[in-house]
Amino acid sequence: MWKGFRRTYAVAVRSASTSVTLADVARLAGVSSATASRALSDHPHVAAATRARVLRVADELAYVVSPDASRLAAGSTGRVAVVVPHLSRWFFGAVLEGLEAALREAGIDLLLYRVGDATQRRAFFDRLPVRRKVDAIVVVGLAVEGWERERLELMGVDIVAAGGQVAGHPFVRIDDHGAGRQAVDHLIHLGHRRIGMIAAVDPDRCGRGPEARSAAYRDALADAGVEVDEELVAAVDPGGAGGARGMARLLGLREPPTAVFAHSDEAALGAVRTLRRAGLRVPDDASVVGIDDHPLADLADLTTVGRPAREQGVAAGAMVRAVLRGEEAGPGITLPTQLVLRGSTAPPRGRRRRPRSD
Amino acid sequence: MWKGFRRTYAVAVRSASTSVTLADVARLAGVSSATASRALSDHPHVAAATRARVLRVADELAYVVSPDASRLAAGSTGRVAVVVPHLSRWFFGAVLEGLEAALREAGIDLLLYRVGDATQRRAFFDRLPVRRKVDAIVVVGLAVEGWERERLELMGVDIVAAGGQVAGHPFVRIDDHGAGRQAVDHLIHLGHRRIGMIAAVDPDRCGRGPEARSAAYRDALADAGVEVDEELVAAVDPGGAGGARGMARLLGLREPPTAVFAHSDEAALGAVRTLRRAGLRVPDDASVVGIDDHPLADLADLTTVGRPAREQGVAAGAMVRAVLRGEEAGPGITLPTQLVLRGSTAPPRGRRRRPRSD
DNA sequence: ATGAAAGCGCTAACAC
DNA sequence: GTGTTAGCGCTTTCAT
Repeated sequence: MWKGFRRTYAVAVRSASTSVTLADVARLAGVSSATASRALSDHPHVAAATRARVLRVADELAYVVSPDASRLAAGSTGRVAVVVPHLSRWFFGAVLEGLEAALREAGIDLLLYRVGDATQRRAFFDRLPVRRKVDAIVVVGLAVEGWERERLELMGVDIVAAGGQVAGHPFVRIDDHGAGRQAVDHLIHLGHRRIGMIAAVDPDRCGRGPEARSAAYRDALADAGVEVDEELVAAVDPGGAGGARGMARLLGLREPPTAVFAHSDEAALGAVRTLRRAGLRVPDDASVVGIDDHPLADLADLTTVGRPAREQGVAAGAMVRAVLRGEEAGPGITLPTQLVLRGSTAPPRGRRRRPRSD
Repeated sequence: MWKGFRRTYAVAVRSASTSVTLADVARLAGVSSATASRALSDHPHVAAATRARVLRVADELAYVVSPDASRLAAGSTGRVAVVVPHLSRWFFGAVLEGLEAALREAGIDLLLYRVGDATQRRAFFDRLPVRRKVDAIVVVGLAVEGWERERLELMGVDIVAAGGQVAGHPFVRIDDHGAGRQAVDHLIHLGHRRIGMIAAVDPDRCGRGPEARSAAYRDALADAGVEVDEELVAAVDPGGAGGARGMARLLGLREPPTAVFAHSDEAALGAVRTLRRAGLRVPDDASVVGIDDHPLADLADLTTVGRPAREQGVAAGAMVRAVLRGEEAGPGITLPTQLVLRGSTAPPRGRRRRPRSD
């Protein structure tokens, strides 16, 4: 019972066996493995009949190429690495979801790397565990500069940034400044003048995002002729707890704000909790607006500026496919954000047309 | 300029180059590639001095093995596939985070596969895109049975289930029945008798979870001598919107419940929103308890039953490492859940000691 | 303890 | 069009 036979036999028994090789397919189709390879990978110069036969045999045997062997011989891996700071936060999960969908469609596999804290981050760029494993790297929600960027580029593969930036590489992002303006302008239009900001401060993380949002806050106020009172800016950790603490600080002011712009929905939700606990009502006593349009923002009736998450992932996936095809992906694209009006914002007390009945 | 030299030269230039091969290391260390291989993979029968030398050279050249070539020659991939239904929901993200951490520590890479809807799910089990790519598969939050299970097993690799089940394979889970009891018993202890349930119905998804929680509801009521009123059970889509709708249905009853047990925090939050919109106060007019201990549950002051998420991922990761080492992982482990008391539950109106001041 | 050599499964020149 | 032949970079007997 020679080897080939044993294999074929085994195949017949457990039909989707993992160990069918190209050679098996070739032999049963009566062609050389080279031809089989060509037929399977849609090469030109294969007779239609031959191709059909090979395909049929391959199908019967439930043959799948060994990506490893293929890689070894051909060079490309069919894999892309995704580097994310978080997995349990909605935004990153949603980006990942879009990215996965876009890459899956192209038959590309996703290798996941999380770089949560500074230690992991350092370890990642130091050891570069993705070396020799992927065709491209997608960096999500991370600003990569200097040494880190050099290390990344050392791997010699394509790089795409989603919701962050890596100088010199194609990116997908939102206009953080614009998003901030949409939020603050909304409060201003409602008549608010004493507007606080709960700013996320996450060192070495999302890079330009928070800064742009903060700048937007100042610009919006300036355009409205309102002088910025630095007391009204609370810099806190991102996340709900930070938002709650930031709001507490603002409430401690001699003259608290009548409205608050939070850098994220989570922070905004934290702010709302603090307000409630202080016996204040939203939006009657204070308005709150966030950024993200987190799914739970809807449940919390939070006014916010929606930023596309899944879409950023999909766009990044498309970009990856483009660069892998050897196309230039251009500098990058910026996706639009949109104000989502809900029940957490209203005109300030004095300027309200009529008391809310709720 | 022979090939080897060119390579070595290139290496010297860009020191972490991706194209240093074992042969390069071997040559510079003055040994055969066989010995270099042994030294690098900690084999016995290598002289200490030789090993040290090889390691030093490898380090200088920033050599990393080619996982593909290694796989081809040795058989194992150093990769594990993770199959999840969602990425943007907190629970799944958290499990993934734990899993990633546990596997990363062991130098194992994560290949991500999302099977969101029935179509994707069907496609996944039909095409088995992970074939020949991984050493093991971790199925998260999915009940895999019958045909799907057969397909999965066809791949001939280890299988581990986290927050779901695949008959005959090691699992990590929580006691859903117990969690449900903790939630409902809490309401009963507070004095509630007319208790509603907002049950998640997600066909072909998490399998036994919802059923177990529903059973716990009935058992808890039975033990308390309360007859179950089927009107009080609202079966809805999982998620906040479903919860909101479920609560609306319960409020339409002639005699609405004084407390509600929701299968998830998201559904519970939806229920809270409906109550608020109806002008009812939580917990004054109605108590609400969920399951999960979602990060935002804290911000919403929601009483809930915490179920470990990250921990399930870590445990599943440990299990994978064990089975890959060839150890028996046992039938599986069940992680404890815990009641987290917050402000969304209180005794029913009539039985309250004193009116709440808030 | 180390080296030589035979593949692992596939692709890509290069012949025919 | 199709077959032949080299490898891709590594691990692993089998010698020594």
